[in-house]
Amino acid sequence: MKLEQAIQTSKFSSDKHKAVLNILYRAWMVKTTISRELRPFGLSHEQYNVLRILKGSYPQAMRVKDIAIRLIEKSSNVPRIIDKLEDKKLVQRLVSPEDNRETLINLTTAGSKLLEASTRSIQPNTIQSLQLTEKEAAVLNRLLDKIGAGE
Amino acid sequence: MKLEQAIQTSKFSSDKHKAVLNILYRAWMVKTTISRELRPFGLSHEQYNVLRILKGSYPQAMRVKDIAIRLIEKSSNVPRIIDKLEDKKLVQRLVSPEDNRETLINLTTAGSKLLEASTRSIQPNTIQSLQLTEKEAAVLNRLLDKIGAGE
DNA sequence: GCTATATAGATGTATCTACATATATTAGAT
DNA sequence: ATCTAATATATGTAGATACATCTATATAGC
Repeated sequence: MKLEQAIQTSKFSSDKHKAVLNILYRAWMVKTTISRELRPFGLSHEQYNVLRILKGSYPQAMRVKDIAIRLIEKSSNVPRIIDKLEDKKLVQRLVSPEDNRETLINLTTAGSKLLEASTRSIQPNTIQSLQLTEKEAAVLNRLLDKIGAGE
Repeated sequence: MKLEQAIQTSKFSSDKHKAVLNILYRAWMVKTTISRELRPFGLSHEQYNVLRILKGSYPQAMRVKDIAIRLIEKSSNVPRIIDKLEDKKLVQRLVSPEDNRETLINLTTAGSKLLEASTRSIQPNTIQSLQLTEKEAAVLNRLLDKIGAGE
């Protein structure tokens, strides 16, 4: 669906202005799609992302702060996400032997399995539903990477 | 900043996969930038969007449902956003004379002024900071519009 | 060794989001 | 005219977000 239909507007002051709204809209679409897919698994979007990040270093544990910098939404409250995952026995906490301030987090077997199952369910509905060729996706990435060059 | 730096990762299964994360990241950036700019005005991102939508038909009032379809994030709770704006005397509610179920919303003079002031503050930090030419923005919009063709 | 500063993580809180449900009003069917 | 279904908005609630503050531990300077 084109942005114009989605938000019932055709007045944009410029293509740059439209691009800002378009990015916000597509992100919202992707996020809600993923969240709905995750619902049956009892996982929120951010809980799922943390599991994925942990999988990246599995079976090695990760520090909370290293999880935080890998998250897309930097204002996420990682300790609280971990709380939820720990309640569900999907991750384990342990104090770092090197630095007692640090907490190390590791996937449990259950966490690893749930991640796999939920990923299988999400994949077709997000990545693959993008009506783009790999070439187009590459162009899109190049343009998106340019956007924030200022900060 | 490139996505790779932002989330300290370089492993993407494909450009399409990277594109999904990239969109989520850019949207988060834009949203937090705008939210911070709006803070001094006491407006949330969504309150600001509603004011903008109302401005579009000003001085004509709008129905709640017509505001809702113009919002980017469709799960926004419009009546509650209106509550906040009404508390601050930025909008007025009145029952529609044609259909008593409908509520008509209109900007007050204060609302109109605050919108103008806040827009002046936001504009340079969002739209103009996009490091894209209009041509590139047009390409970006074309690709983004293609994405959701499935739904 | 002792105090000041910095860092890691946890916790507190107001607001927002997503979604379910409730209430009021209108339109439609008989 | 009356009952049923649909529509428009409001309200209730669990959980998430953004951000401030607190606690524990570590580092650095003296």
